[in-house]
Amino acid sequence: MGCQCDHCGEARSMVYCRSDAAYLCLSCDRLVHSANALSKRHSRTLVCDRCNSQPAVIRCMEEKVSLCQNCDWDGHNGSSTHSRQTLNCYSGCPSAEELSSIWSFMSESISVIDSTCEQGMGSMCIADNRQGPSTSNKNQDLIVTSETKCLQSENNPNVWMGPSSSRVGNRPPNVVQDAGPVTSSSSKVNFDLLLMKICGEESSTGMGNPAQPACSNAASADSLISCKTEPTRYGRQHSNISFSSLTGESTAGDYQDCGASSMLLMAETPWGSTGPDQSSTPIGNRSDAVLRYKEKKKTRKFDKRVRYATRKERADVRKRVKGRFVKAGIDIKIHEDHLDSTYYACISRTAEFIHGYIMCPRAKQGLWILAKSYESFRRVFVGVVDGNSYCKVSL
DNA sequence: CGGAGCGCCGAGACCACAGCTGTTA
DNA sequence: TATAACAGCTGTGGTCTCGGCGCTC
Repeated sequence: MGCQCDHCGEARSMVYCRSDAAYLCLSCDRLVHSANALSKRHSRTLVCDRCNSQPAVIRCMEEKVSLCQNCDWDGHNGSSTHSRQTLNCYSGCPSAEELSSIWSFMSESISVIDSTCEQGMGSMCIADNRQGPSTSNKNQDLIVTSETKCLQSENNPNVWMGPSSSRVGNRPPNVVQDAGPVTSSSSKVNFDLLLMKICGEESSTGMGNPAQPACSNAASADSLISCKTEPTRYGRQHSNISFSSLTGESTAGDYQDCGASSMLLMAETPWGSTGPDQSSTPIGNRSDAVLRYKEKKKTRKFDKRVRYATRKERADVRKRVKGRFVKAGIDIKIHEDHLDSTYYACISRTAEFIHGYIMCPRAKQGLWILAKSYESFRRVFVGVVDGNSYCKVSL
């Protein structure tokens, strides 16, 4: 998985787009994500050169490979002195130069990839020079976010010589491999992924696409609750890895759910504001926060789980009057093809045709209908045939 | 300041019925 | 002991009802 480009199917995939759940070569990446403004927002990252399935977060400058955290750990065993560069995810339609500016090794990679890309857009560097964003609007077209700040050293934010003291013996769980921007709305799904990763449930629920990167924004309330009592195999609790990824979109409701004091949540601190936009109108911010909290609370679904999907399907289509279920109208389907010159009708899904009779197996619904001819059938149900082989009667 | 009236909101009830579960023959 | 038949229970969603709460007069 992840070797061939999902779009052209020919070139080797280099980029993983989480929004599209697609592995793309660089040409197709640019082609696909230049389609419209929405697609430009998709956050992409390089694919691990070793497993070809996880988003790469580290570039080993010595081996010249991009690695996910698992492969980085396996390959370097947490003790390598290889020079490594953290990999940022990006969005927009970066040109080859811009990619090179993001990833210094990219220039050499592009030259290799160019020979394999056969799409109409061809190599990125050619098309980019002509159509790429100008320097004036470069920032609008290219957004680069760093998701691996925890691995960056202070002196050089992009290169670090592992292992750091805090990292030795603390293998980063693979669940922190995230390549996308954090949104609070997706936290539940992310938590499911998190659980699958932890418990080793690979695709038992259909969501276990191993290629789907788990998300670091598992710092949602759900994940926090779960992580309280579930230490990892490396002796750290998951809350350590995810708590730092709380974003500005998190609202008071999130915190309340995880048991934190609501005093913290309203961004009210007795010693003053902590953020730049809290200095002007703290009361307004509070009311805004309350409004956001209420709005989110209104739209939230409290772990409503449907245990029986079949019952839900039936309930969805069942007739109601003022919200209450009502007895289903007797819909009779007249089969105009006859059997031994006997017309018959089907009543309900469970009806059976037995020796020229229509029989409903349940006694409460039991109806026997016999018509020796279509005319006699119509006499039984006077004026109910609508001419389209369906009729509705009240018995 | 306390009570009445009003609106808003959340919890629970209600409905039919397929399917499950437990009991009995 | 195994099987079939039967009765009772469960759960499903949209709407309504009711009680609690806050606000205004």
